[in-house]
Amino acid sequence: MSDLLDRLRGRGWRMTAQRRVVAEVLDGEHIHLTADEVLVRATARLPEISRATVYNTLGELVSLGEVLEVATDARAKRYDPNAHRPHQHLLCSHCGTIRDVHPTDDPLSALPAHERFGFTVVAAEVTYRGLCPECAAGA
Amino acid sequence: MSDLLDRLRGRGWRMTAQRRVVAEVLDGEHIHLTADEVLVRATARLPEISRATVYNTLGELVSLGEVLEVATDARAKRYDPNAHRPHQHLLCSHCGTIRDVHPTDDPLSALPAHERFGFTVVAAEVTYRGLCPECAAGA
DNA sequence: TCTTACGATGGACCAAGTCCAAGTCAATAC
DNA sequence: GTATTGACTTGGACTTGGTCCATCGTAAGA
Repeated sequence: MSDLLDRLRGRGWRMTAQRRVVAEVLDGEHIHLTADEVLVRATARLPEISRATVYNTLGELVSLGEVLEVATDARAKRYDPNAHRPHQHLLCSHCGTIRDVHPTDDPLSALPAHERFGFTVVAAEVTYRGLCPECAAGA
Repeated sequence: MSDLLDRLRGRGWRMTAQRRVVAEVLDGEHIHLTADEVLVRATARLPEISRATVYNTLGELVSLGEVLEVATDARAKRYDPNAHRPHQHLLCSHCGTIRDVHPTDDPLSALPAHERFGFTVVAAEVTYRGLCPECAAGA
């Protein structure tokens, strides 16, 4: 994740303890935290950090393209640090677990021209829904 | 839409003026209203209808499978009455217009077994994003 | 080390949605 | 047609997720 910190500094981002902690909390694979979860984990490392700062920092990371916003339900947005490899999401409808997945085809190619209504289509987001092994086992 | 009303009555739904109005307001193609928009339109026809009733009725229509919830951004949920024909959504990222579209392939088939992490996958939701003709023209 | 503009803070505020006790009424029974 | 009753509706309080803003603090350049 120091890659990320370096990239941010290179872009003229002013480095503060708060921003570092938020970036660190988001490090990893299959991480999809809500803003509130980020706040809890960040507070564990830096007790004085405020909610507004977490929201500000997440918003900046998103507009810098370093983190993706994921809206799987209409509850809290989730933040996905895996922004540099295109991927989709696989969601357990029972427990809410999210995994990053990589489909074989570009989903864009499945939308024929006559179904595009003249739109300039630039992206396709796919959410696969199902049950994770634990929930399927009736756990 | 009287189809819908008949189906609902057939399922033992108690018919009230409020429920009828909500169902009527949702009638049509490419309809994707928020709960609030439904409330506004329903109020125009039946001024005493309450917000709670609109939410209750929408929730019931969803659990009866007559209406779909669409969460394209993390703002208000939208309600899609076109629940009986499988389809996906095409969204203008500038003005928010939504169209129903019908891709050629089942998006589920693009997810190979080794990317399923043992999940029982039952559905795939696709949101295509782009610019509608009006917004692309710089309007 | 000084300066200063950028960032952090927390508390007020907002929007979407849920909950609940009390009142109302559609549908059935008579 | 009337009575009955349990399902439905109401409005207001409450919750959750998020934004805004005036003020204070501090990273980084001079």
